[in-house]
Amino acid sequence: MGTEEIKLAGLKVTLPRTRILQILETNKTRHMSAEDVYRVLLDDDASSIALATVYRVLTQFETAGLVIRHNFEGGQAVFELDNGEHHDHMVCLKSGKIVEFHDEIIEQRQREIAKEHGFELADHSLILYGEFKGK
Amino acid sequence: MGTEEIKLAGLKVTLPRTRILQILETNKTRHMSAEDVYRVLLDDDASSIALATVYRVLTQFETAGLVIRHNFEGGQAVFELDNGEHHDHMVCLKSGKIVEFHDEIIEQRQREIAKEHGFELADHSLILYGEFKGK
DNA sequence: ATCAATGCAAAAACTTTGCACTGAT
DNA sequence: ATCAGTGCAAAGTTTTTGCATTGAT
Repeated sequence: MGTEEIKLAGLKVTLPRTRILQILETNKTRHMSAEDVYRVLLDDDASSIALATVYRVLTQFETAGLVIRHNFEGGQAVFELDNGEHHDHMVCLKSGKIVEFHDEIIEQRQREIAKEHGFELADHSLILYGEFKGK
Repeated sequence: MGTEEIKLAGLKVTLPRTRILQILETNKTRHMSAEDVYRVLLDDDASSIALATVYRVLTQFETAGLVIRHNFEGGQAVFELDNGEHHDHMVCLKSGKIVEFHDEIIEQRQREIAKEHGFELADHSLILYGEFKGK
């Protein structure tokens, strides 16, 4: 389970970290804001973990490469577990539903474009905004 | 000049709006945060236009389709004039330099992917982060 | 004259930080 | 015992809003 990952990240294995990682692993929606995580903590636990701690832990997890932070529209950053498989996102402007996708053609073109501009690509963010229409 | 566009947007032609549009049109860097615009106003003008007004006007311009708001990394939103030609961005993490690009292959793939998911595409955001290397 | 637009200050929303206490090793 | 981790409250940042005044038509 997650305890290992925390240790490998050079962080002490504490209750807040274990719980937050657990929540990220088990929550039905993969993408959660700090507030989302905090709310689950409030509901599930009798324990009291501060919102500030949630932010701190998520930031540490991000630094450690355990989670990825996204800045979608709407102020709040959202976090998701980094499963190692890069992907982009489709965000429904109506429901907030998020679907992940990966397209090698797009990835390839990005690398080419960067190269053409003498740009050393470190990362990228591709988000499609729109609306899921019932099939 | 810009006066027409403001009128067409259904907004009264006022000094703050004229000046802000003018700044967006003439500033050497196309992408400016509200603070950037505000700073130019402070320097150039004896007039005093409030930061709140800059935010209000930029938001109105966005609604009117005159400018586009981007949420790049780093907290502050940046605005650019909408010249009608859609493009994406390369952002240098070192210098902050921004280069625009457009790639029809990527655009096309996005449309296809959206279609495959029953997703009605309204908009998208593609940002490449990295570093420009001397040629 | 009318009603939108603005300045100012206050508030809101999100996130970070200082500090004294707690807890993992 | 030590030093990282945490809770709490306070502060920081960016953006928005309420309200009285100003200004465009």
